[in-house]
Amino acid sequence: MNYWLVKSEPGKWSWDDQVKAKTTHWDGVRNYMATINLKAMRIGDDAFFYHSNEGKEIVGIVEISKEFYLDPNDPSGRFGMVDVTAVEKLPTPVTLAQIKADPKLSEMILVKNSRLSVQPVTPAEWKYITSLAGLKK
DNA sequence: GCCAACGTTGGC
DNA sequence: GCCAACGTTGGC
Repeated sequence: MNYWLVKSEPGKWSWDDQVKAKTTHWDGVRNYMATINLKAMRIGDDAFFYHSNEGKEIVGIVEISKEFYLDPNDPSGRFGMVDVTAVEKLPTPVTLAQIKADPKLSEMILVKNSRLSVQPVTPAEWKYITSLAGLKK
């Protein structure tokens, strides 16, 4: 079981959109590092859904419901997508400011490489963030 | 809206 | 294969 964090600009695709659609393709990733992470995802893995630019906070959790497959619209044949399904909304969103201010989360890729759109989260970080968010697990 | 940081492209 | 130029992302 692995944990991840995926980013979306709410103006383009928000958590509410994800909940309405329930399951969607997580496509449009055109970055090598992010693609490596997409390929490492397995069905049943959980991922934080993060709002970039607006909000700048983790708002919900999605589950990987289909593993990596190639994007037929990508002419290079290099990039692809996974399917994700909305699982639950965080009772209290966890903001970027909060994450940056917390020594326990200072090693997160979100802090160190803010531009990577698909990134791994350690089990310790996952557990800690879900507790900050008010989720009991 | 600006701009720093980063990734990618393409010329050599 | 290197690296300068360019484009994009995302925080502020």
